[in-house]
Amino acid sequence: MSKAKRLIDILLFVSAKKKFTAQEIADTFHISVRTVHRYLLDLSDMGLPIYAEQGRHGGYTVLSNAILPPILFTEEEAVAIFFAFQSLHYYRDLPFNTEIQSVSQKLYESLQKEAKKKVDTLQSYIAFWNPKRAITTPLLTDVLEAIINQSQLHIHYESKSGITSKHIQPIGVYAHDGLWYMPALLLSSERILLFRVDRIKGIKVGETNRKTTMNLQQWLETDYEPQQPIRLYVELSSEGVRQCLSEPHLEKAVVRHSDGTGYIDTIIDQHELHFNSSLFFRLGQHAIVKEPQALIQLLRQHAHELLAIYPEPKEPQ
Amino acid sequence: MSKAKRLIDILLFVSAKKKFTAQEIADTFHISVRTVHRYLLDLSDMGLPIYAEQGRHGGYTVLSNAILPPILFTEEEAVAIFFAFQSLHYYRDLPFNTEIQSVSQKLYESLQKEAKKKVDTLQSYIAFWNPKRAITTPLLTDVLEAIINQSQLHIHYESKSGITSKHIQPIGVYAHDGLWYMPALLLSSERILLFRVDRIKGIKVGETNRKTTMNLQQWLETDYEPQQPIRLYVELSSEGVRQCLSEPHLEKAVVRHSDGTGYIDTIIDQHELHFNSSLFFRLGQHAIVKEPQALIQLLRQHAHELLAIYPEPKEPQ
DNA sequence: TAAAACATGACAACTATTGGCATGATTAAA
DNA sequence: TTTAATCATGCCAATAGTTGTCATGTTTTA
Repeated sequence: MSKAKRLIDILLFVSAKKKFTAQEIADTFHISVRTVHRYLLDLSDMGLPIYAEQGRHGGYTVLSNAILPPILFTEEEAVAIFFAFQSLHYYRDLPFNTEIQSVSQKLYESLQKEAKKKVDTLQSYIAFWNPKRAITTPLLTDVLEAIINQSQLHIHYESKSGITSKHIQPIGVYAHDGLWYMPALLLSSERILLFRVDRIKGIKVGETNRKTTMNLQQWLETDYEPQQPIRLYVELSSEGVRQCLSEPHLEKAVVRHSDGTGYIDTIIDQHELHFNSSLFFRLGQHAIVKEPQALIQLLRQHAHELLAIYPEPKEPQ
Repeated sequence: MSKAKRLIDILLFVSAKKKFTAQEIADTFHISVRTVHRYLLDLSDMGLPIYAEQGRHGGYTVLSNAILPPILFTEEEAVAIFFAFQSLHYYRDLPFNTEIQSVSQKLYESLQKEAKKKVDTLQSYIAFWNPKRAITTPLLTDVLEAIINQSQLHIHYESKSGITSKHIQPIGVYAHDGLWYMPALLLSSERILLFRVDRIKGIKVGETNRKTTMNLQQWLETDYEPQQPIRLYVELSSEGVRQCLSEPHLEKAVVRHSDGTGYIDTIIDQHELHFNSSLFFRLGQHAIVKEPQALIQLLRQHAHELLAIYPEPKEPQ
């Protein structure tokens, strides 16, 4: 076997083992101890952070984490990695920050001048924006770790009714619009609730109970069966069509006439009425709600409420 | 110099040069032609996609793109790359798809069993969700490319008033909430407009005119000077505080009293009034607008409009 | 003090690499 | 058709690099 191959084998072996003596390596690879010393010197020269302790019970220790065998990337692949990193830019409190730094550095250094420029351009002209809120999520890393380990959690959670304690089994965690959400099984009641990770004020890791509920993908893709289904029928002007197509929860239900106008005809849950009323208030005459009556009444009621809050000025302007 | 180092040097040289003869390499690296043949055989064995054309004017050709020198990653760094890739999952029409595939494969294969499991878990339990709209952005890759090359563009753009042609200098492109936006300098009027990339129906690349306007970061970070500034003053219940803190454009202006209630006191642009009215409609009595009168009037007017659209039923229910 | 480890040097035996030369095959231009 | 330029491969001697053994240190701990 060539020296290079054997060096890599030893590199992988020692980086996995972290602590070892020269004799062990010699036995494992059937080479002499003298050669092991020479090899370790080579690896050290190649940048492996390794140090030796002298004396009885001494030995070598590798400082870095497990190392992968050398990988050849094309320039385009490197650029793709930078592109992906760019998408994390507008998040706060993410894990892997140091790793992303070190990967970026390693890649950038080995790029040629032209490709470096390409990466620079990409970073200046492409962004994955999300609201860079003042809100921090200091416990995000802990939550992620717990989820990867499938641990149960005891959390202190801030909700409308103040801070409460909950014992949960997280289903996963996802980012949306700059905030992190965690659907989790409430162990006291076997119901699934959605938590905002930034509102978790304290966390205690419990046992790793591989209670298989659903996974995150399933949860996200669930089309919730409306528990109190109700028909939503709305006539839209062409502007109404345009706007409703930009509403994720409605876009699938929009039907377009050839003249640009259209309508919505779908089944929603009673609970969503309130949320929708806000949209149709904004759209005004661009969206005429025909059904359900409850929604119409909600709009009307809201309108009355507003008029009560903001009464007509006594003297006309 | 060791053989390994020289092989890497040659690897980089030939992958950059793409087409070359053995003699060239021999001259460049001061080695014999015979050795060059042997080296190229080695590289070919190592997976470099290289082929030779026989005969006069023959030579070697490297098929792949430029290749980076072998890089050593730690396991954690590999996981970080997967984490970053995960963030692209809920986008459509992204560039670099093939590269992301190939990088993932290379990395995954070289991971050890335990780390593979970690990556699997990460992919099942962590998501960067955004509305996976039915909307496609087929021209995204072209737009990105044009932007990286700093090209001017002629586009066909679909707006409220139908499809129009525009000659623009893009400033950059960013994703927000699952859609891609492109601020660009309108060359006919020197104004900056914001385009939605999915509404671009056609594209023609113009000259590469490095007309330095602002870059994307600057554009995104610009706090627009309100052109028609107007004071916004709103009293909030504690629920109102909670909700307004989740509104990116207002959160910075929310002031909280010790009892949980609070208020907003800031300067906004006249143009944002309409947008805000939707929010304050929704909040109802949780947010009492005190200023400006224009907003109050807008809310009232909207309320009247709604009542006109949805008249009281003749017979009380 | 002895044992267990790393560190380093010298040297001979061994192995791999290299360059030179020869031979062949393929291709395109003269 | 011939010739020149190119890749492909084999052989071999010269050179360079690697390895194992032995020797000699040093450091640390039981």
